[in-house]
Amino acid sequence: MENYLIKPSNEEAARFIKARAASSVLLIKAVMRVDYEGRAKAGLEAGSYLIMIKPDGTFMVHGSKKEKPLIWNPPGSRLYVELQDNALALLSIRSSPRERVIAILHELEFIGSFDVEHVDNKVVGTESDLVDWLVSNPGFIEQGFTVLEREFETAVGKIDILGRDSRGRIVVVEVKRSQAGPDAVNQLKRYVDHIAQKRGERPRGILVSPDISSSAYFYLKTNGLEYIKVNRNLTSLRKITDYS
Amino acid sequence: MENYLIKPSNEEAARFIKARAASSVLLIKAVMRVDYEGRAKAGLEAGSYLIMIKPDGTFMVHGSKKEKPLIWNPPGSRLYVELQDNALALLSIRSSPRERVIAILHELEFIGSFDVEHVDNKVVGTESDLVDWLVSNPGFIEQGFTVLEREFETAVGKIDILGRDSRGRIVVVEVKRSQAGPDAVNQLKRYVDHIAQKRGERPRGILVSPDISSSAYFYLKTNGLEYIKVNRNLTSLRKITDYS
DNA sequence: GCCTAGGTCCCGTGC
DNA sequence: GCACGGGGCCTAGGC
Repeated sequence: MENYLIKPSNEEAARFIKARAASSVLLIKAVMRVDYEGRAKAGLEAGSYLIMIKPDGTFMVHGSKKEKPLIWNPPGSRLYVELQDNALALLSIRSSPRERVIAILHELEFIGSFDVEHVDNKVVGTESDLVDWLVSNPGFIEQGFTVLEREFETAVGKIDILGRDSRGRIVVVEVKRSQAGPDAVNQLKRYVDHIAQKRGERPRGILVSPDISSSAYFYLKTNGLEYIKVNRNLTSLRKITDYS
Repeated sequence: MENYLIKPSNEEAARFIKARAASSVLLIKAVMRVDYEGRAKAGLEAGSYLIMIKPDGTFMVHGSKKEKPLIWNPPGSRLYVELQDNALALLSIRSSPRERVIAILHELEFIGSFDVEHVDNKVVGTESDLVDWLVSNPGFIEQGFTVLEREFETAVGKIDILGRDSRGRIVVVEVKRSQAGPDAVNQLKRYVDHIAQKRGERPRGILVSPDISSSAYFYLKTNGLEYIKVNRNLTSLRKITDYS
């Protein structure tokens, strides 16, 4: 059930929030001071902000800019509502790590409770989609390439694709869905070094991505690693095929 | 000026949104379908969601769970409002990279426009704060340690602190504000290898953080790198000093 | 604009 | 619960 309070008293507001926080998304516009303390520390000067509280415990304080909240607590946090002398205090507590957001609301302008869907979103075109496609089309990597393992676990992390080339040499493949930077090359190098040390023979290392920064490419080349550019449209081409 | 529309007609809603999107944060609750296409692709089944649109172009569609919007466009996106036969279409366009979010609103429950602060938040306790502190207290790293450069730029990335130990040996210091994982060790190793190759002499490499995962520690040790644990409260201790 | 790296990252997955 | 790595990452800072 939708419901709205315009310029409610603190008492009304407290009742409303307590009654609805467990089931609805709450939106609160008020003049407030907000403080956060936990892994870091932050605070907002007194002013008008918008609070969004979700039934899963998510607590967010939004300003007029940016996608990220100015201050927040993630899902799983617990909400406490407390009437103070001249204000309404909202306390959000996260237990691990211990973090606390306190909003002291002074002039309540608006509170709304909204019932929205509990969906989990599904995104297409992720790295995992690209790895799927490469596993199904190993010839794309090169003629005669065969997949040995996907998400191969090592002591230094998971290798996207471990395979073998037509000459029988082990190949480590690292996949990125967007432009690869130095970190991606580093990751590949780490896996290659690890396998080399483990097997006593150096495997080939191939980075697959739609693009690579020039310094990352240089770093890759100076380490004897290889690069394969994948069409930026590959995933969407595949998607179209899937939906046909 | 605050303003709210409850169950408005599409025409009313379109006027309201056009008039206020440039200056206020808009909140829209409606039954809608939403589609995203750009770097990836996603869509929401018809249902009730909450849209937040900020004056800077941020466009977010929220469900009842999680901190992140189900679908969004970041700041800088442009908003188009279009009346359709039986619906109100909101189109958010980001130019680079080209991305598009389309929300087709069917049953408008609520629209509110809210004037909130334009603040940029200030957080204390970041990695940069920790680096600051170490630069001011080089003895913490070790007796006789001196700082040569901060944010020292190399071909393979920026070194947090480049210094020299009491025996005159070059030291690469990588700092993490929270638990360090394999990636942090990798980063340090990359810088150390680079300096080694550049100078013909291997520098020491020290990772400074409040904690390190056991596999990362193993990886660090097997590469001849060093670890210094920093008190998790160090930053807040420093902060207290600052505010005294 | 590109590139680099941090983030109170969040988030899912696997142990 | 911890740990690891992806993300439509977002965001800030340099060049």
